[in-house]
Amino acid sequence: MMDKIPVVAVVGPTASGKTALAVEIALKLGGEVISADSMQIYRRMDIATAKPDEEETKGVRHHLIDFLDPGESFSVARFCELAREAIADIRNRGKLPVIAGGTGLYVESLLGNTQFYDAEVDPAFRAQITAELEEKGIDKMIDHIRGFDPDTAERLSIERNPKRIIRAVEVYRSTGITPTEMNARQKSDVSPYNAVKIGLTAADREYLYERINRRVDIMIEKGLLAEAEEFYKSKAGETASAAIGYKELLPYIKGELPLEVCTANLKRATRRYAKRQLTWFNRDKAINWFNTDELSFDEILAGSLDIIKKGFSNE
RNA sequence: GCCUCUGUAGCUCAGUUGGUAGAGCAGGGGACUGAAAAUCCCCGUGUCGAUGGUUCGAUUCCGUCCGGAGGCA
Repeated sequence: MMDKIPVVAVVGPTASGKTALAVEIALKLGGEVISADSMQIYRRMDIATAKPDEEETKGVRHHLIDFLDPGESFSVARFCELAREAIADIRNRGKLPVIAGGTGLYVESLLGNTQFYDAEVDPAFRAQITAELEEKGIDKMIDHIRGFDPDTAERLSIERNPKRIIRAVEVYRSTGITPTEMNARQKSDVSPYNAVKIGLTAADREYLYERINRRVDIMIEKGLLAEAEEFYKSKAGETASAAIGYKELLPYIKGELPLEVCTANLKRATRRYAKRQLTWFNRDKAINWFNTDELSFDEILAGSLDIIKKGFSNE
């Protein structure tokens, strides 16, 4: 068996305490944190994305945070490229990479070693297909896909998910290969990493939701509104525009809805997001879960270190 | 004290000319390969306030009681 790079991954829904645990693990084991978060990559969006500050990072170096302008779009493929470089870099300095992330797709693609096809996404081309979808309708587009990839068409006819329909057409037209074919080629059954996964959740969903509600209130106190107004002053790209936190407050900023209604919507959007994250991570049977409402932080840390030790010992 | 209205899903409320009920929101489950904090799919049994009565049968009609809102004294 060839040598694999040991990495730790701390995953879980928003507000579950991933950052604090990842930092402590890094401190104990001499590591550096790599954020796997599709929004913390952006500069300035500090409050909305709950970006860790100096106090929280405790001097532990963080990678892939705060380096991109909100006007720029991002993608899983780019994330993996950058994260692989960061892991190699950390490894070269004799340190342990600790991935902390709530973006399931990013974590899975990185650790699963997805081999992304070398094809950039052209925003103009995508916009063109989007317009085509609007004009022709979902059914016609699915018929079109059936012409070159019946399996994908079958799946999409149940889902009727516009974004995936657009992507399927985009893949075929820009590369000449079908989505089914591309996915097969990108799949990898060997990973260069030996990953130990720690998951944070709560036995009682209510506990998590209350933490989320409280965190939103704190964000408002910290000045989320001002940050949102700033955000809308400059042009944001499609990735950054999807962030939870600004779009929910927009009706208040425009004077269309009272603040309480907007913050209630923001809390709900965050709760639903947390649930989607749990659905994503629950599928991964390799994750070692800890309930934050039943165990103290120290117990979780000790348990994590134990699992990490075991995970790396028989290498 | 009297009168009126009201009590149905976690919340707001429909509804049943008597055959045990359904929407919205909240919530739950799931999917996920280049936008993923995105996008999409599926899910509604609840002592119809309590208790007596009429009835083959009551959440529905009648009585009483309890809770809530309003009005008159």
